Formats: sequence, structure tokens, C-alpha cells
Amino acid sequence: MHAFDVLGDPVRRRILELLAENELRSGEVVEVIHAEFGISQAGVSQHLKVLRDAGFATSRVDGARRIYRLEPAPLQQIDDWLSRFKGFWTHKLESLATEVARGKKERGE
Amino acid sequence: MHAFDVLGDPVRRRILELLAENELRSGEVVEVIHAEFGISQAGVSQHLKVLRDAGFATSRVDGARRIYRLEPAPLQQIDDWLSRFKGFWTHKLESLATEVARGKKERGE
DNA sequence: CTCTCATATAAGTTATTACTTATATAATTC
DNA sequence: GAATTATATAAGTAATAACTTATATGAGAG
Repeated sequence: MHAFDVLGDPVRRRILELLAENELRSGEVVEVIHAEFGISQAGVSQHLKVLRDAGFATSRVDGARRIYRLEPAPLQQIDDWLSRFKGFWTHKLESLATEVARGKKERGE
Repeated sequence: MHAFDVLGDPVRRRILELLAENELRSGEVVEVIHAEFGISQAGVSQHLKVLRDAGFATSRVDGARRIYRLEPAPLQQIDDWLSRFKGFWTHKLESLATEVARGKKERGE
């Protein structure tokens, strides 16, 4: 599954946000996601698998628990892809700023 | 459709890349995408609609033609969402750079 | 050793998406 | 104004994704 498809799902985006704060046990992720989205343990586990398979997260075993950690590489790849468009919107923002400034000047502000 | 779902499709990502270089007529997009992906005119038109509906592109009429232009706002929103993870991977990169430097030194490069 | 957690996987269902071909619409050319 | 060109939309189909419940696996507690 392509990195962008992975991020297409709001549940997975939320899981990544959670993992960005802390490593979490699978069960902790299940708790939050169940509370917020009403999804079963199995459903959450499947999302975690998608995240693992796509390299967004890794898990390590801790007794009967699995601890999940965020892996930044795929997010970075996406950022790299986006970077080609960045010039584009900073230009837009700059021209907007120019417009605003011109408007102010014309209005004698 | 959420912005990330829009970017989930490789055809749409390619169209955005094309539009990032230049405004293009629908027909020009169709030409390139058909050449690269083998997709019909109707298929490409549907992708363009998705891009319009999600705000990634706008079109203006020029006689019988439609000219498509990239709109940066949704891309920027995505970049904003990603920004929460950026600290995360720059840390990793810095440690990697340190590792590499140490390796070179040890190998006498 | 058996019971109970914690988690993953299997199997099945439903909704959605990405196409296709066929057709509609609207501008251009002759 | 009829034919042609450029594009969009409609209708149908097939693949995929996101769930569900049920079950497997494997660690720890008693």
C-alpha cells in the first residue's frame, strides 16, 4: 500500500498522531481509537498492521504486550514529494501579502 | 473525499506534478496520462473532477477547452498536518549524519 | 497445567473507487 | 446548420478496503 493510501484513513492518521507523542502498547491504541471511532480491537490491530507493513511504525515485544513506535521515514518521503509544490504556495502567499500591503497603502493605512 | 485520499491515487499525483509545471488543457493532461497509464479520456476527466472537487485544481473555460490550474491550498493543509511530525525525523536525520561522519572518520576518509 | 490477558489473524460482508463504453453538451469549422 | 472537436457525465463492473465476529497464539498468574 502506498504511503498516501495509508494516510488516507482517518483512523491511521490518528494513530500516527498518538504515536508521535509517545510509544504506546497496542492496547492503549485500541482504547483511544475505540473511544473515538468505535472500532473493535481486531479493526485497530489491522490498522496497526497496515502501518507496520508500510514502515510508518515498528513494534517490539514486551512480554505479552506489543509496543508500537512511530517511524518517520515514510512521512519524510511524503514531505519530499510535497516539497516540489512548496515554491508554488509560498509564491501565492507572497503575492497575497503584496496585495494586502498594496490595498493598505491605497487606503492610506 | 479527504485530501489524503485524493493523493492516494498515482494518476492524480501525476496530474498534480504536471499542473505544478504549467497550466494545461484537459486534452493535454489526457494525452500524457493516456501515454503513461493507458487510461481513457473519460477516466482522466473523472480524476480531474476529483481534483476540482477537493480543491486541488480549478478550471476555466477557453472556448471549447478547459484549462486546469493547480491550487495549492489543500497541499498546504497536508503540509501543515505533516509539520507535527517534522521534529521527529530531523532528530533522526541528525543522528544519522553523525553516524555517517563517525564512520568516515574511522575509515580515514 | 489451566485460565486469563494481550494481541494477531482468518473469513466473510459491504461500501467505495477506479475504471470501461456510451452518450450528452457545447464550441468551432466548413 | 451539419459535422467535428473538446470535454464532461451516466451507467455498469470488478477490485479493494474497512469493518465485523470468531479463532489462534503465546505470555503470565494462580
